[in-house]
Amino acid sequence: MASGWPGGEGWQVSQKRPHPERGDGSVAEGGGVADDLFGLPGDADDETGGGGGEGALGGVGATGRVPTSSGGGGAGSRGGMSLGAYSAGAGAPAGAGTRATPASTTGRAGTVQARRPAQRSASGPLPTTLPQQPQQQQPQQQHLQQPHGHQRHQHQRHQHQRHQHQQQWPQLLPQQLLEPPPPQPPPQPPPPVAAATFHERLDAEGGGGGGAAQQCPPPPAASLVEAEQRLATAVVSCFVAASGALLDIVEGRLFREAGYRSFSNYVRGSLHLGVGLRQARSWVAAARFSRALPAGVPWPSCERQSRPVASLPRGAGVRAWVMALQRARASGAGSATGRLVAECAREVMQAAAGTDARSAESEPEPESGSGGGSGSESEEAGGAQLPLAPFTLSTSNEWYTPEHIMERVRALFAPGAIDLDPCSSAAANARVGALAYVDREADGLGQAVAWGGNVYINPPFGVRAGASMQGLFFERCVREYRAGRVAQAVLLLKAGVGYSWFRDVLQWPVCFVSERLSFVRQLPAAVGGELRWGAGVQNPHGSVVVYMGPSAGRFVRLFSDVGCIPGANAWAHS
DNA sequence: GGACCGCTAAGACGAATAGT
DNA sequence: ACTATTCGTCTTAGCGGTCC
Repeated sequence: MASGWPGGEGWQVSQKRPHPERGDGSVAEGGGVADDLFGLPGDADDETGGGGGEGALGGVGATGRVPTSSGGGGAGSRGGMSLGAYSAGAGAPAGAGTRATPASTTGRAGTVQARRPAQRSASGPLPTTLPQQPQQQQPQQQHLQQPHGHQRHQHQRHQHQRHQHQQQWPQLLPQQLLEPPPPQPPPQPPPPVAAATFHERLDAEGGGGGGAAQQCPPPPAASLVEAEQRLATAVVSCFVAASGALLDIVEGRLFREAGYRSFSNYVRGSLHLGVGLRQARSWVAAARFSRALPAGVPWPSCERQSRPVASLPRGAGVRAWVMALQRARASGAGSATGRLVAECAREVMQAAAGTDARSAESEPEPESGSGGGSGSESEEAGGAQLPLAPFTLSTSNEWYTPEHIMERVRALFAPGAIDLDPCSSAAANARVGALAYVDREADGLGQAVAWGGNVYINPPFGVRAGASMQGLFFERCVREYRAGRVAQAVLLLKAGVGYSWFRDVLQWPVCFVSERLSFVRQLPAAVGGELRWGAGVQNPHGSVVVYMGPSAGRFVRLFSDVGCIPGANAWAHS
């Protein structure tokens, strides 16, 4: 188990605390270690708040999100909130504080949410434990009706784990998060005795009654110390412990103990978990990212924070995360929102691409072929080298433009030629015939790749740093065209109406291709390696041809028989 | 002080594709 | 067939501003 990871500790604690509230939006603050460890691009002149690295990130921002209480009367919470300490429906007084949400609020969630209430009603109160241990995979009733001696044993174990936890996670205490950078030693958490007293009280009051403890809110905190202790435990234990427990299940293949062959089957078949497959995977990815963080770097405290960086190469993800923390602190926003993290991730990856391309220029010759860029995920987290951002999808995601489209592109550029294809390959360029092309390894989005002349782009699908590759290539093309470096450009994009990046596409002359294009891919060498139409793959997307250049009239003439060109041939009067 | 409104962030999900 | 991964969207909740 990775150092610093509380493992199931927080879980064990949380399961005894049917808190309806949780601290959210906070960042587990690791002090300024991260600031010292990482020199972040673009942040050199940042106002580091005079605090150097020791400052708090602006506080917890404890938004205290309240899990949605099921309108059904407190027996269960909705969706994933029933995980662990999220079993709010049981803890919160009915109708108190939480907005009642009809079980059928979201018909869209039908497949999962429609099944959960039935499961709950059939199996009694919602379990508050994640079956992280084999013996805890039993139904909740058995767990709650364990003999008192067993409970005491568990309680002692909890105490021991809490003690370990406080030693491992001193930086996570909200007291430190909330206070400005103190020169004085951080406030010490309340002694374990206080927490033990609280738990003992819980045990005494609800232990013998099965689920009775979950039906009653915890007794009011007798002191600020006790309240802060509860807050500290809740903040740390909720997301961190839950996601970590899921990761334990994945990496330890613990689901096999319950007879499941895969994690997916396990999640789908374990409705008592209260999480869907999508959520479970997100949390696992988040936990994996967190565990890989260097010591001293605060962990994300919610899935949203880790989502943009969880899929990045390790070093880039860490840099983006730390950058987001710094910016959140500098802006006084307090917590690093998911949006901020996503922005930082994009910046880091763009900077990394540029750095990589420049270094490649200065070096004699990178090893050709096997994608040196994308495979460099083993670099150290704090190292200066960042890997070339890999395309998310594999090389098999190379789909080449149908010839009848290419013919029109060449005619549009005539008497010139296609000067550049910034996302191509040798095989693809055999069809495109661009005078210059940039392959995947060289990365056409990199700053070192100069765009110019007549450009044709058929960007790959997939994402980089949370941003659509289609959108990234389109945005780069717009910049290059407006800067005057690109004379003309034709892009063949997915007709992603509704996508955020697609809104800007509609500002240009476009042709919505009437048919679903059968793209061309290269067959494996075993079957000749030739290019064939379609290869039996149905293109599920519509396509749109975008033109940037002075010859919009010629574009209309050439592409009017291919599809609809709004304003030209697509209106009823035309 | 409460009600109302708009904005923002987060949780959760469906749809889709690629890989195994 | 199953798994892994992505995008974008919907819904909910928190928060701050404004008004009465």
